[in-house]
Amino acid sequence: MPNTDGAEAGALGDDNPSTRELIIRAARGCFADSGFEGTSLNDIAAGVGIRRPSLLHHFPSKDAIYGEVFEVALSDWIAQVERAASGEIMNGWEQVELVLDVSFQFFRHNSDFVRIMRREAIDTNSHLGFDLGATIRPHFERALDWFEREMTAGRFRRQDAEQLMLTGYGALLSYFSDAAFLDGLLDRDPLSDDSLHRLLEHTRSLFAATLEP
Amino acid sequence: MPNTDGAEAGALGDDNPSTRELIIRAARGCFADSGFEGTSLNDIAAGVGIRRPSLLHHFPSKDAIYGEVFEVALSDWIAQVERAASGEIMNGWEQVELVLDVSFQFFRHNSDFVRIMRREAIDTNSHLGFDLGATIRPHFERALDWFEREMTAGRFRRQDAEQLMLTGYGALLSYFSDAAFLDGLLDRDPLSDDSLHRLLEHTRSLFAATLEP
DNA sequence: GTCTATATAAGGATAGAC
DNA sequence: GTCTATCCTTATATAGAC
Repeated sequence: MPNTDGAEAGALGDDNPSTRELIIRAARGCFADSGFEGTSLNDIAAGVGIRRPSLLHHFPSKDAIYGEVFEVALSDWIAQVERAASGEIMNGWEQVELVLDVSFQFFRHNSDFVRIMRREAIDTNSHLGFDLGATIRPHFERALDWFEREMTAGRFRRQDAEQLMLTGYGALLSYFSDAAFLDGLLDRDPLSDDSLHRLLEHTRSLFAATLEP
Repeated sequence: MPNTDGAEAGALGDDNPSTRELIIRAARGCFADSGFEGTSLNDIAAGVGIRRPSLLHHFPSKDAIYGEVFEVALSDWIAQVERAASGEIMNGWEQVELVLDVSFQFFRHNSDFVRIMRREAIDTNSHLGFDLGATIRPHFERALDWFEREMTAGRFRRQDAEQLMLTGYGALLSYFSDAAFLDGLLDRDPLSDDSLHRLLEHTRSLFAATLEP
């Protein structure tokens, strides 16, 4: 007996998205643009093309929609970075470049998530049921241990790797989360191919200058 | 005829603050913690110790309170940085260190403003009547011109100064705006004296390594 | 699964007493 | 200058028809 939905229906990037998936997509844009309190169920419903009460047929509450939006994007991000970081066949610098590239591309193509994550990082009272920093912490510490081993092995110059990671991610996340601000600050489109290439090259050379022995 | 209020009454840091000033202080904390939409007039009024309608005797609307909170802090920041940047008696590197120190200390002691500014930078629809990026732009370009002159004079290595400033400020602003997130991520208090010293030293050495000829 | 209608609460702002 | 009482709007969520 054929299942018209299919087991994978609703996944991100689906070409024949379920209503549930359409809600997630519309909600992601709204939450990124206006934050949790600044987004009403009417806004999301309008983005989907249905009425407000219909949303709550698919999700029990606004919080539930928000939670799903966040968790889907967060697990996507973690999965991609972990995947890039686990192919430890390469030498130290190639590994750094790969993770940097993967993170960069993810942020570029998921800038809505970047802005939502930023809002969560700023808020004192998170709308999620968990501590974002504590969730990322094991991955962060694993990366830290890896840097420590590379430095001990002499493949990297000894550095404050923790601060370097905070600086690198802070700079990248800021660029994408604050793109609207940069659009007013700079005399160029911050999201043009040229600008993004320039950002990636600068970040790469920053890591290189800091780490090369 | 003595004036019990004094011409300067209500200025930030006042020891005998007016109600208007108390409102600004309470509002600044609320807007930083919860954002514009996440803050109700009840929240602010509770912080002052008065009732909601009493707020609107001092300010015409919630937007007016928000605008005043933001403009006071923004002009404070610009004034301090411009003051540090205009004493051009020093050589290039001392100038960079001074502006970096002044910015760092300002962010440290005005982390509420940093979080509000970040929220404004993220939001597509600002609650202010002006473009934050465009407002800062002349100061940003002045700094850029200065870097250009220093590099041309050979006192700095030739660099992508624009990206360097974006990275530096992005990293600093992120650290302070996301302190709550860092508290969960790191195995230490991100706002302890030690942590802040470590951050400043790292940022300083990052600029030094990038700029020294 | 989507709709209209409705319950209920909260928010911003105003009127007017003190 | 602060208060209570009130108006109006918007928001989340539910009930029940189709």
